[in-house]
Amino acid sequence: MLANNLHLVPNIIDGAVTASDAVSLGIIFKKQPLERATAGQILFFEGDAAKHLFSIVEGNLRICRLLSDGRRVITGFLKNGDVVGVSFKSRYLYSAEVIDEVVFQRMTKRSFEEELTVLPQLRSLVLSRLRDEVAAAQDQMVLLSCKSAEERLASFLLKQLRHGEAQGGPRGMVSLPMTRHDIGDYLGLTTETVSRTVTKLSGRRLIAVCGRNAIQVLNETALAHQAGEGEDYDDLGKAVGQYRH
Amino acid sequence: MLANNLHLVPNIIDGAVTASDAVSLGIIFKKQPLERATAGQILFFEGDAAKHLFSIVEGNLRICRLLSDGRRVITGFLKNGDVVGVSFKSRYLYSAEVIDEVVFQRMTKRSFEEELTVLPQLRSLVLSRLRDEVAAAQDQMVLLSCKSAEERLASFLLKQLRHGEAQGGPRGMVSLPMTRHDIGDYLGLTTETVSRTVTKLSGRRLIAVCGRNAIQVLNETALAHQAGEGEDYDDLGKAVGQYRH
DNA sequence: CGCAATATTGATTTGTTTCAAGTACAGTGG
DNA sequence: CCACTGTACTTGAAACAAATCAATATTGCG
Repeated sequence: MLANNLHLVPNIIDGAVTASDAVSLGIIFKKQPLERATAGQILFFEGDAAKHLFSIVEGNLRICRLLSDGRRVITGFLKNGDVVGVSFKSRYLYSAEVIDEVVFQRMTKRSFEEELTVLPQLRSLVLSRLRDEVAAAQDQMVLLSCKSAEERLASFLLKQLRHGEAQGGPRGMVSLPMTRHDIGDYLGLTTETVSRTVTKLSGRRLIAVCGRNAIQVLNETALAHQAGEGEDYDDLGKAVGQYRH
Repeated sequence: MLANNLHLVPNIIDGAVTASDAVSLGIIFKKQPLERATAGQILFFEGDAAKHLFSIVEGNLRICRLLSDGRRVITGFLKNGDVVGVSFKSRYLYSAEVIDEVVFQRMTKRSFEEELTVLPQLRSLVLSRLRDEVAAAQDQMVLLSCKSAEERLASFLLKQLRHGEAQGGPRGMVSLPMTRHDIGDYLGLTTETVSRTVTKLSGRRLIAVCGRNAIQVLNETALAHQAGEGEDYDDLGKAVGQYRH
């Protein structure tokens, strides 16, 4: 079965462990049957009672939140190896919509919680996973809060690139199964601005467009610079934390 | 994927428990001595090794992330009852700066982790706490991604109002220990825009300014409407999740 | 009181959105 | 195989919200 290519989005922030964490998280689904869903289907709706956790075996989903007037925010994308549901309390925080063709497994929250009481190793995996989610969300808040369109797109492409390469994808190629509109809703931009920004970066030879669903990164260093990846600031003072008496 | 309001703003999403969670979490600090810090001091720096967790007993802090070019994002505010550090892996994700005068307690991550292995109830508190952080971060992403200045400020004031009232503060009054600049960095706006927006809401009699550090909410319903608080969307279809064969 | 920090208000600029065409492309059926 | 159709994407021009630049007002404080 496919369980062996399960692994989680490698999260750079903490060095270490994340990728292997995910393998482990996916593993608790191993007895579950594979299910399928096609483009446009919705695994679960924001606000519904959160009965299940899902493990994505293949394909891509978008994670959406809607405002009452129809505005949509995409708070993330899911792909093979990702597990979704660990962060839900009694209700789903967002909807999960299928982008292409998805193969997935599910398990009830109930049995997940049983596993959790039984397996101590699973507990630390879950903690680690939740901490990664918090960290990733922080990054996204920084992006949405103060980055320009070019910085946002550059950040996004780099993240996708690194994820893809970590998965063993071809070097320098970013796969983009989602539409420009999806990317816009993820980056807090309109479709038009995403399109124009792609054109700009392309004009500066940082990237090259390869059809609708792929972009080649020509100059990763320059792209990283464009993304505003902090060299770093030097700590000019010590934290109160260090002055312990 | 999410980030945080580290403070545990009571999060409405899941009904229940958040405020009391925080109280409970604070309890594990009970043996720790009280420490003090004054305006401008920094409890810990983003990027430093995360050695401690902190429990805020009194006063206010801002939680900041900096970009290399000096742009600042405030991802949350901390106040009495809040515990910060549960979401850190090996490094602090952000800096914590004192706004006014703060009384706090600390405990090493190490001993926190020991407590965690010993106390099963603590484990579910921590999980719950992390899930609230994820939820709060999601909300902030929605705000930053697609709300106008007026909606952002209205959302912020409402959140502060509800938190304050839940803490037993005076009805209708929002306390704002932070500067307009802080509010701007939290909402992804400039100082000037925050100021102008306050003036606008004030002109429409939704709020009344009471000195620098307080605002009275005159019409909570209208303010909630201005905040874009979703009436609700009706689920027009069932999730794939429901169609299980 | 008088200074420095914070906040407000005004005028102008700018990046992004909005509105409006127009183009490329995948899928369908003839 | 190709024309037809609908969707996604790109590009341009105009409108707009918020940022920026600049000045003034208010507040807290030594």
